[in-house]
Amino acid sequence: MVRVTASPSTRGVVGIREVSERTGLSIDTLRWYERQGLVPDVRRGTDGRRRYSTYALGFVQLVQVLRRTGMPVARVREFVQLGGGELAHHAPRIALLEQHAACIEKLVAQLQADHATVQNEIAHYRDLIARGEDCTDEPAEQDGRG
Amino acid sequence: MVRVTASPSTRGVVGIREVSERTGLSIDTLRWYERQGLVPDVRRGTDGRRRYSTYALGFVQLVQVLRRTGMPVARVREFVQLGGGELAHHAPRIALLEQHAACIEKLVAQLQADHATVQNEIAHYRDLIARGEDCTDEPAEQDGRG
DNA sequence: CTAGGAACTGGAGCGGACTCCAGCGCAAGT
DNA sequence: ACTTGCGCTGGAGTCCGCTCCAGTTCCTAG
Repeated sequence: MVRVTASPSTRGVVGIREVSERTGLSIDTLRWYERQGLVPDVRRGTDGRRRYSTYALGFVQLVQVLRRTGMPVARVREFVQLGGGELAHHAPRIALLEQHAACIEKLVAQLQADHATVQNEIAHYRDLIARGEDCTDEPAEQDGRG
Repeated sequence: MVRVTASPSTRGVVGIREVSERTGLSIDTLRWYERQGLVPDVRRGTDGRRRYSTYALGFVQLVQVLRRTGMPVARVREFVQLGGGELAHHAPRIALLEQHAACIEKLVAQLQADHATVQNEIAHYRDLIARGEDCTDEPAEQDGRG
C-alpha cells in the first residue's frame, strides 16, 4: 500500500488523476477535452492509461485559461489544430491569441464598469435605508445612453 | 404612417421593442426574463401589450448587469423576490449585491491573471519565431503551484 | 372590409459544456 | 484465485440560458 499516488511525476509524466488534482478540472472533463481535440500529446502506457507529458500538462493549463476567459471550445480546438509546434503555425497562433487577449481586455473593462454599477446600486439601497424610505423610483442607474 | 416608433417614451413608459433596442436584449429574452420573474412591474396596456415603467426599464438594465457579470438567473430571481421596494428587504438585497460585488472582483482578478498568461504565451511564440525554432517544449506557463 | 404588422401565449427546441453511467480490463494486494 | 480500485470507452443525460414557432389577437392604413 501507500502507493505513490501523490507525486509519480517521475520525469514529468503524470496520470490523469494528478492532472485533475493539479488543475482542478474533473477527470471526466479532462477526458472530454481530449476527445474534443483540445489536448495534444496525451500518450498511453502499456496498460492503456493516459500519460500526460509535461508538455501536455502545460497545454491543459493553457486550455483552462482560454476556457476560463470565455473562449469557446470550438475556438480552442482551432488553436490546437494549428498544432505540431511547427514554425509555420506560430504566426496564426499568435494572431488568435492576440485577438483573444483583446477580448479579455474588453471583458475586464465591462466587468469593471458593471462592478461600479453594482456598487452604485448598493449605495442606493444604503441611502434608502438611511432615510427610512421604502423605495423611491428606479434602481440607481447612472448612464442613460446605450 | 411614420408611426412614432422611435421614441414613444412619453412620460417614461415604453414598449418591449424600445426596451429591446435600448438594452440590446432580444424581445424574446425580455419576455423570458419576465416569465422567470426577473423583472417586476411590467404592466399591460388595454391592448394587452407590455408597458415598461421607468422603474421596470431600470430594473431590466440592472438584471442585465447582474447576468453579464455571471450571476445565475436563479440568483437574480432571489434578488428580485426580495421585492416590492419594502424597507425590510433593502438589507438582504444589499447583502446579496455585496456578495456579488466580491465575486466580480475575483473574476476581474482572475481574468487579469489569465490575460497575463495569454500575453506570456504570445511572447513565447514570438520568441520561437525570432530564433526560428519549431517548438521547444511546453507552453510557457509561469507558475507551478495549483 | 381587408390586409399588414406588431405583440401576445404556451410550449418545444437548441447549443454549449460538461457529467454520469454501464460494462470492461489491468495490476496489485491478501 | 479473488477482490479491490483505478482507468478506459462510447454513449446517454443534464443543466443553463436562451431562441424559435404556431396560432391568435389587436390596431391601423388603405
